[in-house]
Amino acid sequence: MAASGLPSRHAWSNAHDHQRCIDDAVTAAEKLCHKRGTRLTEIRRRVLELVWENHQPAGAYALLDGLKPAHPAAAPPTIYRALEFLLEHGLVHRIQSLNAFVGCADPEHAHRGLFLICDACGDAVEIEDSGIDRAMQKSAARVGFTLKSRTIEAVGRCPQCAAV
Amino acid sequence: MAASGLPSRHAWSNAHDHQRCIDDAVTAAEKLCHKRGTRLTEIRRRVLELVWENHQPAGAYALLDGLKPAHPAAAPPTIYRALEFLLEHGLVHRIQSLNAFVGCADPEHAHRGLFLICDACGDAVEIEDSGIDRAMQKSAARVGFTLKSRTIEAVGRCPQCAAV
DNA sequence: GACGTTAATGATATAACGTTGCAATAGAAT
DNA sequence: ATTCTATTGCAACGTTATATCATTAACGTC
Repeated sequence: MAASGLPSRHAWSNAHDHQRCIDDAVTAAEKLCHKRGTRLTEIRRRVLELVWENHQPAGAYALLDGLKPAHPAAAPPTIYRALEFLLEHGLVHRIQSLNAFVGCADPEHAHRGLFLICDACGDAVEIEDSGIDRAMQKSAARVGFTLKSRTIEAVGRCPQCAAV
Repeated sequence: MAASGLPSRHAWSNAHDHQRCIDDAVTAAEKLCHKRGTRLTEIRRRVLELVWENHQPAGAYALLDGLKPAHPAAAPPTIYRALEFLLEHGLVHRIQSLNAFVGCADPEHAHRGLFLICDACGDAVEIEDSGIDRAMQKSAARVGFTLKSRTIEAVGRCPQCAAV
């Protein structure tokens, strides 16, 4: 699969057409919302698009700036409400260590991703690993702790940046 | 070991005398700084004490308030500089999901802790688990990612709070 | 169509978290 | 004593996140 001409940043997991990627995410979100009887409003849809516009986690105020052209009245609560909704439905993930957000490619399934964040290009990629899950479950059980949710984020170097 | 009379909060891992706990941490820190040729200044020592004063992660501004009586001139940079130093030397950990800090009982050794945060009492406990480390290393290697550092934080219910 | 209900948004303010730059000063080294 | 460096004081700023309350949009019901 040839690397397409993405504008100065790369998605190192598997690169396909970017606009299509966004559209797919939005379409999936629409379906999901319909199924759940919630609404993917203008603002929410736009924020979701913005989050997907690159693989680098986007901060709340960057998203706000992106939203303003179409919604001049947008203010901090606007963005936080939209993000709250998207988070609730698993459409985006929050990167705790960056106070930033990325799109989730698989909102229906397992919210137990693990993020690999490249300290060179800033891209964040979500991967799944049931082994880590099991290990954590075990660790927690050993001390009598009941797990509800978890955050796993790693910083390092992605293959592309490591190669340079 | 009988549970001692801690003031309204509990350390659920293993409870021993609290003041002693703080003193031990400070003594260890002094030794470590001497060994490394750095200085555990008044401010840094005091911040370390404050961090250790309870098991609930302390926010930067809470620490600042605690520092002010002894250092009225203390301002945000004061606390962040002290925390930066303490983090650098592994004397405290940062809880990313809370923007808060906890003391590290074992500054010399492995900074690969995993935090279990109780959503009822707020206590955070650090545990070690080489299994999780291995699983992460493996996961990252599979996609060609070079790991540098990581954050693992779980929210759930501690044994004490679960029992109630 | 009028009404009530619920969810979403607009608007303003402010709390909380974190950073930057520079001048002043205290400690250690010679 | 003098110099050097690390640390601190101070002020302003930037970013992230909530609170509050008024207003409007969407939807079902009669």
